[in-house]
Order: sequence, then structure tokens, then C-alpha cells
Amino acid sequence: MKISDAVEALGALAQQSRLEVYRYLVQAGPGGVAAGAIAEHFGMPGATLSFHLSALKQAHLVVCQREGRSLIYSANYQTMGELMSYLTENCCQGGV
Amino acid sequence: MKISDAVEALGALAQQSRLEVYRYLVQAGPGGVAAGAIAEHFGMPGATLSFHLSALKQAHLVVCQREGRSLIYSANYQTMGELMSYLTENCCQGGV
DNA sequence: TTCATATTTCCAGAATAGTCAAATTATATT
DNA sequence: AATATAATTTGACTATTCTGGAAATATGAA
Repeated sequence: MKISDAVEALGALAQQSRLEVYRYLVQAGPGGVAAGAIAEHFGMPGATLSFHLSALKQAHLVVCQREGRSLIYSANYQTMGELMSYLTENCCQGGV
Repeated sequence: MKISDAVEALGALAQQSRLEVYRYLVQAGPGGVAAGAIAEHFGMPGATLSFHLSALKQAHLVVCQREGRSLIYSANYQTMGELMSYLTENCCQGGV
């Protein structure tokens, strides 16, 4: 993971609403949650949620797939794992 | 660590210059580096560096101590450890 | 004291991020 | 086709962040 990717992933998580949404998707598991259901759960306007989801998607922290009229979002554990590795290697004691 | 603390720490690291400065301080080790030396290393105006250091300090990711006319900044590994724990517990598979 | 050095704070401007109603796109149902 | 539902994009606005010169603060040396 390059530093610019780490900055993007960190930035995507560095906002209360987005971190809550990401946690929620992690808890929801691989099945994911439809955008509308996420918006309802957090009482957030659709446009606002969509803005935040696109930041998470841009950082590859979530993926989405269409199912009928719904878009199902789910956490992409791989990117989070890469971010954790980046931080462990570059920002923790004993790092390179 | 509360979610608001996690957001603050993530936000402090979610900027290229700050992430580079933090990495540099981690590499420098417990002895730390004077603000001026950091600014010189990155070719960054003092005021700009000071702004970024205060964000890292606010998030408790760095600490500083005066030594003569210099302020020596060093990485605070404990906060980074707490952030890693937060992410592991809340944002990774198998989390609560 | 006076001068020099190290750093921060103040200030203003430029850039980016966050919010949400309204319009648009995509899909499904009748 | 016409209508309804799910979500995104657009657009306008407000708020926050970033940048760096200039002024202020703090310490040390002559």
C-alpha cells in the first residue's frame, strides 16, 4: 500500500458518520446492507449517505453490488487489512 | 478509546504531510526530533509544520518537551496502539 | 539589557469537505 | 407504456482545513 492510498483510507474513516457506517457494515458481515437500510438505520438523508459511501468506495473500504433496485454495500476486509499492515510497518515501533 | 478519539487520531493521520511527519518521528525513535529539524527535513515553512504538529499533538499521537530553545517532538506509541486496537475490535472481521 | 534563535500564534486567502433538497438515472411492477 | 421505488448526481450553501507571511512568545548568549 502506497502512502497516498493510506491517506485516502485514513481520510475515509476519519469522519464520525463514515466510521459508524463502516463499523455497521463490518458488523453486518459479508451479506452487506442496502443503501436505503443504512440511511434508515442512521436517520440520514439519502444524498448525505451516498456522499459518504462514495468516499468509502473510493478508498476501496467497501464494495457494492446491485440486487434488483437496491445497492448492497459490504465491508472490504482486505483493504482494512492492508491499512493495518501499513500502519504496523510504518507507524509503529520496530517499523522499517 | 471512544469513537470520537478514533476519529481525531484517524483525522490527524489522514493528511500526507502529517502522516509523513509521524512516520519520520517513529523512525527517529524515542529521542525525538526538534521542530526546526523536522521543518528543514521536509522543506516546510515553520508555520505550516507547527499547524500539523498541533493536530498530531491534539490527537495525542505525538508529545513534545522543551530542550533549551528547541521543542523536541516524539511519537507517542501508546495512542497508535490504542487506535490499532480500536480498529481491530470495531472495524475488522470478528469484531464486537 | 540587547541581540539572536526556535517556535508558535495570528491572520487572511485558497482549497476541500459536509449537508441536503431537487433533479436524474436505473430497475421493477402493472 | 406509465408508474413506483432505490439510489446517485447536481447544485448551492456552510463549515472546516490547509497554507504561509508577519507578528508575538520563549529561551539562551553576548
